[in-house]
Amino acid sequence: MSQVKADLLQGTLDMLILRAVSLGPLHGYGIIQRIRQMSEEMLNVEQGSLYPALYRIEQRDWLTSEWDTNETGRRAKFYSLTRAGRRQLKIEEESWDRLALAIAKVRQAT
Amino acid sequence: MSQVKADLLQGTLDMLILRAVSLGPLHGYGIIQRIRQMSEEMLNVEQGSLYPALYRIEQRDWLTSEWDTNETGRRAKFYSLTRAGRRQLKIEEESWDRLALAIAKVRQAT
DNA sequence: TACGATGCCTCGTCGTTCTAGGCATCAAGC
DNA sequence: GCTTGATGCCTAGAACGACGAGGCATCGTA
Repeated sequence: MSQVKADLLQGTLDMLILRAVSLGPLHGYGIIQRIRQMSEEMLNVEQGSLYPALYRIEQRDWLTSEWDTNETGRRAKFYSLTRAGRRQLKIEEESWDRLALAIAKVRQAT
Repeated sequence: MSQVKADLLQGTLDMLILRAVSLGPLHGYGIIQRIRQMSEEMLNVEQGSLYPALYRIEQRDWLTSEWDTNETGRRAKFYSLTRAGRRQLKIEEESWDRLALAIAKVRQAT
C-alpha cells in the first residue's frame, strides 16, 4: 500500500488542520491521527510541523484551545474551530480548488 | 473573469515550468506568457520567481539553455527539456496527483 | 521623446515545513 | 522493578522556495 509519506506542499497544512477540527474539537496529537485516518494513511503530519501551525492558527483566531481531559483521563489541549476559522477553511478550500483547476488546465493545454 | 492571480503553492512552479517547456523550447519571458495562456489567465508567474527557478532547474539538469534569436530578432535564452526533465515532470505530476487525491479524501471524510 | 512591452538578472524578506531534540505520563511485557 | 512504546506537549534551527523591488538593455509606437 502507499506508505504514509507525501510531503505536504507549503500552504496546505492549515487547511487540513481546520478540516480535521471541523469534525469536532480535538487535541494536537489527535489531529495528526485524524488526518492520517481521513486521508487513508496517505498523509502524515509531523509534530514539528503541527504544533507551530496550531500556535499560528490560534493567533489568527481561527481556533481556540482549552485544556481538558480525554476519554482515557489524560490532560490534553483541545482545539475548536471558531466562526472565523470556518470562514477561513472555506477560503482555503476555494483557493485550493482554483489552483487545482488552473493546474489541470495547464496540463490539458496543447 | 477571474483575474490573473492565484498565489502558487511552494513546489508547484517547477512542474508548471517543465510542463510549459515540454511543448517546445522557450525563453524565460515566454514561459511566463505560456503558463498564463495555458491556465486561461488564472496563473501569473512573477519574474522574481521564474528566473531563480530556471537557474535551479538547469542546475539539476532538467533543462538546458541556449542563447538564440526569437522570431522578432531579439536575443533570448531558450530552454529545452532534457530526458531527465521529462522524467522529473512525470514524477512531479504523479506527486501532485497523490496529494490532490489525499486532500480530496480528507475533504470527503465524515 | 517618452513610454510600455520585451527580455535578462539579483537581492533580501518572509512564511512554512521539517529534523532533531527535550520532557512527562501511562500501560504492557519481561 | 525496569524498559519500551504510545500518548501528549513543546522548542530551536535549518532549509527551501515564492515574492516584491530593484537594476539594466532594446525595441516599437505615440
